[in-house]
Amino acid sequence: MQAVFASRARDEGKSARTRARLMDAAVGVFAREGIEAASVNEIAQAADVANGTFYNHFKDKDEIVGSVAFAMARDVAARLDEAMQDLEDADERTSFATRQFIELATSAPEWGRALVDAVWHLPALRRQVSAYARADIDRGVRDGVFKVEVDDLLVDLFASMVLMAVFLRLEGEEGADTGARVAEHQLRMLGVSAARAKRVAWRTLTPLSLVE
Amino acid sequence: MQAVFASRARDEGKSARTRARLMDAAVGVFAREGIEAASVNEIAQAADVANGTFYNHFKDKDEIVGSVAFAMARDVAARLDEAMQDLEDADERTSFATRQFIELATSAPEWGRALVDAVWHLPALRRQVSAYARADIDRGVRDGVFKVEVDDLLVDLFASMVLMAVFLRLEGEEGADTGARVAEHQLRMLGVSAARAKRVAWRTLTPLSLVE
DNA sequence: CCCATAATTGGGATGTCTCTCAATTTCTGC
DNA sequence: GCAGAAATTGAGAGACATCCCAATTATGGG
Repeated sequence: MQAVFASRARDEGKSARTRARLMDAAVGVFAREGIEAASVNEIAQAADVANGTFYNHFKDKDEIVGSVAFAMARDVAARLDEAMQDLEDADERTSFATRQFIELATSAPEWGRALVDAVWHLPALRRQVSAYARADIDRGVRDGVFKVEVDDLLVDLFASMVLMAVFLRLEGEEGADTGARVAEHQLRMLGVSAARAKRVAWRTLTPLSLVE
Repeated sequence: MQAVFASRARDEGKSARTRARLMDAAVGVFAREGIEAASVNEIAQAADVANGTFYNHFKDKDEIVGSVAFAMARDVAARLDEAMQDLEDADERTSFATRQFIELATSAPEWGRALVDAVWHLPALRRQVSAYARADIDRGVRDGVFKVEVDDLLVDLFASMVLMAVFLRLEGEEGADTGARVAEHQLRMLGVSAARAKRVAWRTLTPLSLVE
């Protein structure tokens, strides 16, 4: 288990540290039990904290679900943005984001499971993810790299493909090349030529990590 | 609410009829509350039956979930097979199945919601759905209609696209042409030419229904 | 080092859920 | 239309969840 929130809150006040512990614990419980089946008691216990302490920090389970999910999404987006600074071409960016997201979720399975689960529970999160993905896709259309009409449906289909890919990797049903294969499909769907899609989607990838 | 199971069990013994009533009720509750949040009490109440009666017919909630989900899948498959009898070309069949499934789930929203939810809860169901979809896809490869290598990942990606499409239609975020658009994407992913994919995926469609 | 404030604790009131079972009602074959 | 079998009923035991709150413990500025 990676205590991502706690390690980042190490230098903050006690309240913030406890809150972070609860959020890390929640990620683990959500991954193990699923968000719906998770109970406040379980989260508190996993965080080594009394039941009542939970309610000093969160109104109820929904609130911690939201906090955890949006924080995870923000972190992943920040990591991707940072790593993509130097990438100019929209097809490179789209492929990179797809592949790194899948690998990130796979390499931190608790985060992966919790995040995938959360996307289905929180419509607002799904919309945010779609909007994020869409930025680079629109960029590609503007630059003439993608030669198709892009609409919400296409972006949501991409999202569903990525979620399925993460799910399959977490279940052990697919292997390390899954990200590249999904990215290649996506580039083809965006009108990129077969040759270029293959070249871009299969570039060597340096793994990212969520903690520095 | 369509009492699909009950209407089919009309001429059977009392036990079978009560069982069918419970299954219809379960579909409604699963759709409204989600499978996980649904309680046995709620299902019994919706079926107009005492709590204890439930346990004469099902060991617990998991058992009715399985029964309902697999029965729904079997019904949909039977309906599709029946309607596709005359379709020979694999691209026509694939497109037809995708579109009809999406429309079927949309026109019977309770079934649609319950089924989509169930696919994520029951790995065995997802595998069964994938296997079903794969039959026509493999047929297309054999016949030379689809000019790509087909593997499990591609089939699962198709499944995820269809599930997302159903979800978006049920949420009212996409309209009646969703099925055709998804089918067109799928045919393109299978190597069908743009012109033919457009022609096949946008044929006029006669709506199917789950009850005769 | 002290004390006001903040944070934590854990027990308990209240509610819901699952599953059982003895009593009762409904079926069905003769 | 009756007797035995089958199905149904609903109250309740037991497990567990949420959320509150009075008592206790920790924190950190002066």
